[in-house]
Amino acid sequence: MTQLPPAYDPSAVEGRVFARWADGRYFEQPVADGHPFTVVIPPPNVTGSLHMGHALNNTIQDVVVRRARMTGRPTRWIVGTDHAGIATQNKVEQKLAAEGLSRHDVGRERFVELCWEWRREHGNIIIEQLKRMGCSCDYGDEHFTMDPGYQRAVRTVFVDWFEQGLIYRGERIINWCPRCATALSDIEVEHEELDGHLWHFRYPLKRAVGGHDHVVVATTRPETMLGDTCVAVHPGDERYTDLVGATIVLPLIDREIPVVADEHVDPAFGTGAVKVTPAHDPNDFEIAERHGCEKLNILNADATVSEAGGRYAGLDRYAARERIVADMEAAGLLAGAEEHVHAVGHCYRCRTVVEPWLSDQWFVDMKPLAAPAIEVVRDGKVVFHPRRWENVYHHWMENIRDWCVSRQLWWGHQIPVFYCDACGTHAASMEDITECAQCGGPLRQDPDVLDTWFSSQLWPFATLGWPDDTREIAYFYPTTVLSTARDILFLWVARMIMSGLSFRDDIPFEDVIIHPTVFNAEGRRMSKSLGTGVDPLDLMEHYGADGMRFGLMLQVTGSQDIRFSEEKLVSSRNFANKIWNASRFVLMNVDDDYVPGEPKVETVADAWILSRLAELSARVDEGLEAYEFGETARALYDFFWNEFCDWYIELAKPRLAGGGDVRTTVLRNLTFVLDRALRLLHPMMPFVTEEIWSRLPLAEADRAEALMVAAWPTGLEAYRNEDAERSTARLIELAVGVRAVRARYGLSPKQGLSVVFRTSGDADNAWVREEFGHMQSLVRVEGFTAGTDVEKPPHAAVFVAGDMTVFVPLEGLVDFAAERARIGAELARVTEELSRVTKKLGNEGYLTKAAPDIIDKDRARAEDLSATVARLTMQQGELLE
RNA sequence: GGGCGAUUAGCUCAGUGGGAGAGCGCUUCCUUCACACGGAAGAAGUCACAGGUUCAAAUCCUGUAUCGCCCA
Repeated sequence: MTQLPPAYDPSAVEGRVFARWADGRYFEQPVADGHPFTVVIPPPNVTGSLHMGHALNNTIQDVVVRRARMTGRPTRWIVGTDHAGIATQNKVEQKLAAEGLSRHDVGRERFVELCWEWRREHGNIIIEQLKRMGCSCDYGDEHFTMDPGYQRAVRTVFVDWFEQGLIYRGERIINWCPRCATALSDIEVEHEELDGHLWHFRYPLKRAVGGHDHVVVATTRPETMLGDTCVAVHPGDERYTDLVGATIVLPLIDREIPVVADEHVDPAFGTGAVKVTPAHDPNDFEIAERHGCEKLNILNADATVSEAGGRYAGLDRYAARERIVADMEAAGLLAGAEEHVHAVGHCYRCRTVVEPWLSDQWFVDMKPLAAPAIEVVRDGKVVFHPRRWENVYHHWMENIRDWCVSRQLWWGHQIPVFYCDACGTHAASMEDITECAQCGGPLRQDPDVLDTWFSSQLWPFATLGWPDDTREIAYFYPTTVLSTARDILFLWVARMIMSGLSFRDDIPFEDVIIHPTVFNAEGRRMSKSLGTGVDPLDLMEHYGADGMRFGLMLQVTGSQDIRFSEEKLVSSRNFANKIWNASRFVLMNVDDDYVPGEPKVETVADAWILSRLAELSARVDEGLEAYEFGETARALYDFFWNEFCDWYIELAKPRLAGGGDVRTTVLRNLTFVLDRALRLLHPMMPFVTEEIWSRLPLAEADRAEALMVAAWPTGLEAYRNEDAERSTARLIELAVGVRAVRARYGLSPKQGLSVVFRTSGDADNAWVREEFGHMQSLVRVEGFTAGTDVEKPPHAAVFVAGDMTVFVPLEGLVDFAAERARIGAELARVTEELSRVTKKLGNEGYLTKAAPDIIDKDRARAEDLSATVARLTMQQGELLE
């Protein structure tokens, strides 16, 4: 006899169980034989702590990984963090700011040291939180995108692409975050619709042309006028034909600029004339390139107006905006202002409004890299789940733009390009070099670092030792599954596919799971700064790691977002407790002299539960292979609670009480079903299942060091048994019927009852005799009569179950009027249903075109319904007597 | 402007061609020796709207409305 506490207490179990896994070294997977199953974790930001997105994504990965491990595939889940250039630098700068210092005060070298220090102190938080969740990563093989080996991988990639001409330097409009003081790539900018104004400015012409003495232009960013170097109109726009080639005197700063004709101007927008600010707008930049206009940068790095802005120099961009509007108005040149909603770019790290800014940066030429990456998805070598994300991927890849990879930061992979100021050459190099190969002059390294994503894109192979030709990479690459949130589809997933193909000549992973985004209960994005988030650690505190995991899995459907429901976690915590108590019941019945053994079918209930288990096993396999976590979780829940606990355990109780061989057989069956169910539940609820499983008295063949490394259930298909399923369905129907009678008449569960069955033949009579024992234990009935022509007992409640009528004699207790009314209502319902089916069966189109099995099913249903109608009708009559 | 998703019970959501489901909440009853984080019995829905396809539509198609996300 094993004694378990009467309630599952996760806090008493989780730490101990995790330690047992770690001690057993079950997380580790060296190079082995057989087809490996590899997963790389999307490396969390080293400055981060666990949020709901991580909780969901890592539960998904752990479910997939644990199942793979149990199926016997050599399974490795690679873990680590990325160095998060901007975020880490921000953290360290904040720390310095508290001492009144900037990074420039301490210098680059010291600052990088401080970043490493910061990482040593805080960088491990999220990894520890993954352990708390039970994630079965290989923690002994942790990676960081700034590890020495990883740095070599990044440098190899840069130098290789540089030498292929895929990396180039150029003066372009980039997205500048004035707060982070760095460039951002296009996809690191988040657009948000904001209310603003569209100002109309009157730009005077130097000399009137064709009756015009001015042109009206519209802008949402008035301050950029300081950098205007031309005004463009559409060449076909008849309103302005005369003006092309004319000269405008830019107000406020009196600079003369030309009017040019350019195909890309939309004549329908605004006045059809656009002011062109080449240094502060990507479209304007292109117009200027085409017409050879000057590119005048009028903003400093901190978004104040530069010297080029004349008397506005030094003003913040928004102060300048106000002043310029006021000055234009004062000059009588403000032609109007309208309310205008426009999309404004914000820095994805700090939410500051980014400034399109002309700057010299490093870019990756993406088109050649994208082409093969498009192909592997189109050919189904890489498959997205759900599939619809492939369209999103293709759309982006087919319209891909060059990637700005340089960042004006100090924390990160410094760009390995060395400049010779003496001869004006530059070169990329794997080694740090100090002397120019051309002229022997001194070299200086490019001060910028690479975009963090430039290093993250190498994760699936750099974590396996690349660029060295390791056994690990030969064995574990390509990885099997990547699970991630949709917002890094472009930032990360697409780039991993491109770099994997470029350097390994192979896809980085076969399946990509794009999981739903977790929103809060109000449907708002969870955000720490807005206080709309939920902390997974708090959730685990309240519901246990298993409760949180299972609750999340229940919510994962094909939908693109989840409105987070804490109620699901409540049910899941309760479910963990249910599993605990069902197991507790089984274990407390195991006697000291119990001998484990194979399951054996002795009763219909035995055959039934094994058949249902076979069904569950198939559904879990199908569900997890298709990455359908919600449906799988529901199947597990329903089986365990509604079939195993509600019916099989209840049916087993009297047999256990009997003792002897019967007791042993029942215990073996209970243990067998529990064992297989725990195995199937383990990937989603690893802690409670592991804890219980270690106590199960199993036959030798079923034992293992731990559930985590025990065999995944197979071969249950042989237990399928349709007869047992039908028979048990009928038993359940009868039990529910009798219980309903009890509830209807307010009878105490203790009150003894007898039951009279009016059956339709000998087979049913025999069935009733056979199954009456089961009935007794389920609904506490004492005796029964069964026959085809039994009389309705006086004062009896009655219900109909298919072709059987059941009377429950209730001496003096029955309210006949109520009983008649109830039967009348049921009769109406059944009659209506019957007439629907009958009508359908009379439809010739249906009979000729519907699938035969559907028709058979409907015929059987019609028969069943008409038997029920007949019996209910007879009952109504009998109740009048 | 283009694309994607959602709209089913009071709430959160499953169900993707053939008898409308779950969890929570609600009503009534039960502390019976696994579990009150429990058990039993109930009530509760024009499956957003309008057309269409089909023998048959919550499910497929078209359109509309509302909400959300992404891209430009």
